Amino acid sequence: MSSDRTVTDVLMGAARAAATKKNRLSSASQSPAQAPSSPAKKPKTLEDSVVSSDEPKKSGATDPFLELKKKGSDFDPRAAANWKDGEPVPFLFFARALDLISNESGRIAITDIICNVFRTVMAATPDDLLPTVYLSANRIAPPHEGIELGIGDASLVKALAEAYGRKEEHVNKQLQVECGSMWQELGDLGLVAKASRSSQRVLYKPQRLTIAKVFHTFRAIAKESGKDSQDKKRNHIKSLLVAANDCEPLYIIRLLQSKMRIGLAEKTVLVALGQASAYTEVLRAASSKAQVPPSDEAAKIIKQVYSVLPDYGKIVPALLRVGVLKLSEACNFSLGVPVGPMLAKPTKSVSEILDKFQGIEFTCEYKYDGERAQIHYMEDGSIEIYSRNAERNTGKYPDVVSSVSRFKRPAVSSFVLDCEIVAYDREKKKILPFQVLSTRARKGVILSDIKVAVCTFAFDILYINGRPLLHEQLKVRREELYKSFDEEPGEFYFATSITSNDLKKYRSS
DNA sequence: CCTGACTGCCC
DNA sequence: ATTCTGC
DNA sequence: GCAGAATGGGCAGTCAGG
Repeated sequence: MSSDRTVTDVLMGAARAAATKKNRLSSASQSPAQAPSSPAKKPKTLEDSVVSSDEPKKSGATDPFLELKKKGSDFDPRAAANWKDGEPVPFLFFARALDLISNESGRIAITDIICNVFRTVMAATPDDLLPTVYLSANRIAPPHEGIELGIGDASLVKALAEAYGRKEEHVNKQLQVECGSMWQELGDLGLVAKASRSSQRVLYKPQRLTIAKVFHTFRAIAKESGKDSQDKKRNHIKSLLVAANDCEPLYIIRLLQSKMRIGLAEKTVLVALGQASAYTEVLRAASSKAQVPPSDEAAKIIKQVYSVLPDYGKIVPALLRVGVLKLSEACNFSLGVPVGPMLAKPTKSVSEILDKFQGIEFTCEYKYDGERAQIHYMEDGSIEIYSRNAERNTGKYPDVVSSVSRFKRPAVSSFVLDCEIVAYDREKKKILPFQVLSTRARKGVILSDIKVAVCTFAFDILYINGRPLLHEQLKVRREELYKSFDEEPGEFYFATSITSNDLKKYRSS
C-alpha cells in the first residue's frame, strides 16, 4: 500500500520532532496524509450545513484558532467560540487548542492558550467548564476516589485496529522506529490513530464529538469492571474513535494514555483557570467598578484552594457561582479529603530566608525509605490513609489504622498527620528497605494476613481537634505533634530531626 | 484452578 | 524516584 | 537555580484464556 508508506514517514518524522521538543512542526499543517479528506469539500450530510463551521477555513487568511494565542485583554472569547451559546462545546475546539499548544515550548504561551480556552467556554457554555477542566488536567475524578481507566497501550492498539479496520500487527509496526540496529517503541500511538483515521475512507459522518461526550465516555470506561470488561471498555473507545475527525483521534488516544506530552499538565491548568476567571470577572464587573483581581493573584488562589480541596467537581461550580475572590470561603479544607503536599510547608517569610543565608538554625529530618502517608482521624473515630499522590490507601494499612488509637492521646478528637510508613522488623528492631515494603499486599488487607510489618514515623501535623495548622509555622506544628501523640515501640515514632547549626549532622541520610 | 499480559502507583 | 527544559 | 513536565524501575491487582 502506498498510502502506508506516506503514513509511516509522517509518523517517524513527527515522532522525532516530538522527542526533542525543538523545531516541531505544526501537527495541524504537517499532515499531508490528511489532506485528501480536506474539510473544504464536504457537503456530505445535513449536519454540516446546519451546524456548520466547526473547523477553521483554510481558504481565508485568518484562522479563528489563532485567536487563542492572543494575550489577556486582546483576546475576545466571543470571537473564538465557533459554536452557539449554551450548546455543548465541540471536542474539536479543544483538540485544536491542544494542537496549538503542542507547537509551543514555553509555559507562558501554553498557559495563555489554555486560559483562553477556559475563557471561551465560560463565556459561551459555562456548563461545560467542568468537563473541559477535567480533560485539560487529564483526569476523570478526584485522585482519592480511586477511579481508573484501566486502559493502556495494548488495549488502545486493539481498539484502534478494530475501529479503523486495520491489522493489529500493522499498527504495532507503525509504532516502532528504527534506531541504529535496534527497534524501539518510540512511535506515538496518537499519531498512528490520527493517520489511520485520515487515510480511512469515511462513508458517512457520525455525530460530532463534544467535550462532555468524551469526558462522560471516559468515566464510563472507568466504570466497567469484571468479566468482559475489556470488551466493553474497548467498545467505548471505538465509539469515540469512529466519531473522531481531524486531530481528535490523536488527543483522544493521548488522553486515554494519560500522556499528553505537549507541556500541559495540572499546575498549568490551575494557573490558567485562575487567570481565566480573573479576566472573565473583569469583563463582568466592568460596569460596576468592582476591584479587578490581577490574574496571577487569581492563579494563586486557585492553586491554594486546589491544594486543600483537590476536587474540580467542587471548585469549578463554586468558581462560576461566587468568583475567584470568594473561592477560598466556598472551598475549605475538610477532614477526610487529602491535602496537597505543597502547603505542608511553612510560609515563605523572613525566617526561611534568614535560615538559608545565615545558616544559624535549620531543621533537617531523616529521610525514611518508605511510603508517604497522610492519616486523617475523624471526629467519629473513623480513619482514612492517603498516599503522597492522594490515593486512598486505607485498605492497605489496617495495622496502622488499628494502632492509631494506641498512639493518639485521649484528648485528641481529630487530626491530619503527615507520616512515612516504613517496613519494620520487630524482632531486630530494624527498618527494612523500601523494596520489602513494596511487596506488601495493597487492597483489602486484613490484619491476620499481614506478612510485612510496618512502623509509622510522623513528621508533621496539619490539623488537630478541629483546628487547621496549615498556616502555622513549623515550630508550632511540631509542638502540637509532640504533645498530641506518644511514641509506641515498633509501631509509632516521631521522625528523627535535628535543629542546629552544625553541618556535619546533616550527613546521615 | 493457574499462568501470562497488562495496568497503575510507589519511589 | 530521576532527568530534562524554559525562564 | 528553580519549577514544572516528562520519564524509569519494580511491585501487586485485574482480567482473559488454557
